[in-house]
Amino acid sequence: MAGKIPLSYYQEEDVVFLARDLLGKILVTKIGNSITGGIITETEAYAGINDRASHAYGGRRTGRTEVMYNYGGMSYVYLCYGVHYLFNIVASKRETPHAVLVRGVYPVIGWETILCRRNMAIKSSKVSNGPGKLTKALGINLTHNGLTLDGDVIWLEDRGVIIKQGHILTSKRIGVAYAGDDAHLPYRFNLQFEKYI
DNA sequence: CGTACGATCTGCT
DNA sequence: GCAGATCGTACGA
Repeated sequence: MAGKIPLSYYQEEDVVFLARDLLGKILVTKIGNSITGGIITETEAYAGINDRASHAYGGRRTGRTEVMYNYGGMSYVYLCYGVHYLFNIVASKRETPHAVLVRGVYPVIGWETILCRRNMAIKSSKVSNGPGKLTKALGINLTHNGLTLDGDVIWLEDRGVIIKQGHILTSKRIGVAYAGDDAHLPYRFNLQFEKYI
């Protein structure tokens, strides 16, 4: 597959830079015979043991968070609110538990399959514009935790989409009010994408 | 072992 | 705009 992004890309130590750089990349899944993918439109950075919003804050290391301590370029999928799977990309080096939460994509591959998974009839920018929605749209679940993102199940492609800085909206992260001062960090990045379709 | 709660979405009002 | 769904994880006893 042309343009598949190598693992070295994710081993960037500046997870905030990586979160912003991931905008415009294509997230692709192959589940069975179904290939689906979307352009990444929204991300959040989680900066390891010093970030109170991170699952790895304070060096917390459990069965769930263990994969965050692995090398950059692995998937970290977990269940949120008992209902939704959330997809993260592990960043940086081994033992540095940085991660980027992918919060939204816009479908570019496999619209039919995506709409079917989402139980929707017509194309809409809302089909995968949320962290729980995109995992359902792309067929991602807990069995996809701990995969390397240069494999044949989940990978990212760089199709050379150019992102103008003026099209990126930076803001506070969502749903992390418990994180004290860290809740205000400008670690969320939105591609103002729907405006330009 | 028990319990509180969460990096959310949907449907109903 | 808001409440309910729904269950694994984390942590304290």
